[in-house]
Amino acid sequence: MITLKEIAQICDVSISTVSNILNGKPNVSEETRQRVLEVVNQTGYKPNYFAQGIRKQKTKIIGIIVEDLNLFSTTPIVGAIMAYCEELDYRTILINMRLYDKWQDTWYNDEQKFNSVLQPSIKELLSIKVDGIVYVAGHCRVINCFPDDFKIPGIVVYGISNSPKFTSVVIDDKKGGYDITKYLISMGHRKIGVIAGTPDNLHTMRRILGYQKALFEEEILYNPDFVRYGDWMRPSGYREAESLIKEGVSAIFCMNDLMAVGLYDYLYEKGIQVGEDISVVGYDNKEISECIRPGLTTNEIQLEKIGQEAAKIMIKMLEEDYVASKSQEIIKIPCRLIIRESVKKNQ
Amino acid sequence: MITLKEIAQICDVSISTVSNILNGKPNVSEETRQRVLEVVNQTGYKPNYFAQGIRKQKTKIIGIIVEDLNLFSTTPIVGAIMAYCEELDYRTILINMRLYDKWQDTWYNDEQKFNSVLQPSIKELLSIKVDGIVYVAGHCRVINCFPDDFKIPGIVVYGISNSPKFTSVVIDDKKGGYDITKYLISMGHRKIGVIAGTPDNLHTMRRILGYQKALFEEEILYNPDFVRYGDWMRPSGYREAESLIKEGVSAIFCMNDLMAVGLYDYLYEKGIQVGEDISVVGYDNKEISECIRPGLTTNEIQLEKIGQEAAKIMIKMLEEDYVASKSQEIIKIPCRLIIRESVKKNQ
DNA sequence: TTGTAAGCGTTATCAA
DNA sequence: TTGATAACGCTTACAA
Repeated sequence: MITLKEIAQICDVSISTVSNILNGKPNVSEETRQRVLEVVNQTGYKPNYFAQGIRKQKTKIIGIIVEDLNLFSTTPIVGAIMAYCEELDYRTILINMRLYDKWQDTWYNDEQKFNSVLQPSIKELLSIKVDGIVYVAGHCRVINCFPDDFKIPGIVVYGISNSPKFTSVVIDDKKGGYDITKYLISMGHRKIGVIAGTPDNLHTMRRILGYQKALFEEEILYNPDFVRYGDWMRPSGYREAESLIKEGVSAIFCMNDLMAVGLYDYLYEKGIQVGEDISVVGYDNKEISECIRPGLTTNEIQLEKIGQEAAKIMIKMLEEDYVASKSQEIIKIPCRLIIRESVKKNQ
Repeated sequence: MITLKEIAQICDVSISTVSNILNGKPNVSEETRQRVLEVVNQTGYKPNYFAQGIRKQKTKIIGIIVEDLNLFSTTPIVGAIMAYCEELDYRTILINMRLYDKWQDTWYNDEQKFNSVLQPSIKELLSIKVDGIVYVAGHCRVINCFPDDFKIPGIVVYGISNSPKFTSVVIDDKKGGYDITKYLISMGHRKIGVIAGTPDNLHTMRRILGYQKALFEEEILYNPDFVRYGDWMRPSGYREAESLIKEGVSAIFCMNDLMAVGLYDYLYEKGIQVGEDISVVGYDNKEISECIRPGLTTNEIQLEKIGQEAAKIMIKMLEEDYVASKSQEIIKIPCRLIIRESVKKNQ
């Protein structure tokens, strides 16, 4: 790989002159500028960004730490962050902690395990002098990512920073639960069952809150028997189906598409027609939701928007001298209702 | 971020002594070693890998260039590469070219567009002195990635290097087409239709080759009317269904799960029962294949295996002094037949 | 056993 | 308008 030094030799000027030209300094004669730039283009010279980083304080590199790249929610977020950064001429560097890959579900209540991977990752990014760090969680939790005296801008995506010093960008689960329940009510349903996610989960809790709010607005009494807890997996949708249906609900709100598929399984087995005899909605808008029959009405999580918003905020912090102490907001990105054929108008 | 210099100051030794200790050099007294290591641990010192790279020739960093991170095939491959590298104490750096995101399908026959992103990406990785580059394609093509006189090890994954100087790791499409056709034949099918991918595509061509080979072995005449071309998308599965069924086939091999879903759509509409009146197989083993009804028999692409194999070969090249000129192989990773309920025994 | 000094690719300061 | 020189964080001969 060609270096500044070699270019300087070829052009018979000093290294600093080449450096000045490349950095757009004004004090260079037009003639040498042309000569140097030509060689730069011919040789396809690329600066070593990390060598620049050693010298300058700003690197224009943003570190992205993801809990696990192999989650359906992570890649679109990361892709959007990268797209936005590219547009504004920032580079990114990705650290994939692979937490689920390493420990399945056993790490996020285990600060020890968690920090044994997170801390070195942060240190690594700091040591290579990234300008800021975006932390991308795998699911919504309150997360202790960055210390309060963190020197560079940090932001938490798809999770909530336990410290108010850092911005968080999350989906608006409460509104999501509210919207989808309102929709069911608008379709004439008043006995609406829920197959929720795991009980202690933030997504679960907030969506239930939204569900309750919608019921309340319509003066429908909240019946806790209508709410069952699954574990986000398909079998749990199947498992909760029977007893929930016995309650006489006319519609069921599954908190993800996968559990809705499990519910479909049960209903198919019993010959109960989705979208006819009973209505079902999901959450996530995964590919499966439009492939199962009937197409599943669901709430799309706008992952690209989340990522873009995070990148936008990060770069804004970077460009407008960042004040570490300021208290930051929680940005909520709304979900988008995708209407398919799984809900029937109830008379 | 703490540096070698600061550690040296704290311990009141020279920078080189600290460096020697961290690099396991033998010529240090046990006493100072202890003293320094303690400070290193306390401060959580992390070396700047890129500063190391500037100085040393080997960085233990592997560059990964992906055509687009937002493809279902890319993330598992990348995850597996990262996992393997982590195990052997290599770091990775990811460049996401986002080619589909930028240009949809219009880039891969346009060398101009393609190189306008690829070349800078390679240059960037070279400038930061990665030890080797893994190129991860979005679909199987012959790709001109690296120049023949490339100085560091390169490897092409999920695509085939046009130069024999670079190893390629791909799925065994021919065997995949063969295996799944053999399976259908073993289930008593002799008139087997195909909804293929796009005609010029390598996956398509090789799977058809495997299909033909299987037919040939069983002395079944190859009938070109049984082979229809789709575009990998769901509607094309639907579109090709009618005329193909008119040919009187008893089973249909769709070259991906998504087109199989399109075929399911058609069959459902016509009241033809999959797994009863007709048999269907797919390819990819995406999540949808086990969510649609009946569960789709399909060929799993072992993406993690592909990634792991690629990483293994890359690191092997790195550790056993790489000889650039040697001609390299094409490694083929078999697919895995996943049997569900979409194929019926034909009497 | 330890430290000095040079060098990796780059930028910044300052003198010529 | 240009170029020495020092510095960034690190490794490595080589000298002490």
